[in-house]
Amino acid sequence: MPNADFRVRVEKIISQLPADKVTTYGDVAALAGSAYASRVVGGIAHYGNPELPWHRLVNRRGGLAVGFPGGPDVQRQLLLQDGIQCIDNKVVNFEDLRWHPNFL
DNA sequence: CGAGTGACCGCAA
DNA sequence: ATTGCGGCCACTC
Repeated sequence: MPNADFRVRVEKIISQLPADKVTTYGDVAALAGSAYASRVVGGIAHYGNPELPWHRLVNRRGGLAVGFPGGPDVQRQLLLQDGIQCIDNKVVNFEDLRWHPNFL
């Protein structure tokens, strides 16, 4: 029953995400099993465990999530607390800060 | 239980 | 460069 597994995988990946790195919905979705299920990742973020650091998830361009609770400003503040700078709703040095999965 | 929703991604006009 | 559309799949109503 791989239906609920997807959410578990995604949450595990997020929980193992280093504090000083960011990742994309697409990457998480791909690691969880479906490369194009990035929407599901967003959905899980919306309805899933709020304790996980969802603010480290950005879109493919490194931009902040639009539908984030409170708007991109909140996410920018959370990222700043993790030492990640954002300009114009985009992560600075995004390609450099982008998390590289190790457990392939 | 069925249909709709969505914090996205990639490609076609 | 922008706009539009399909697809992915768990979750809510």
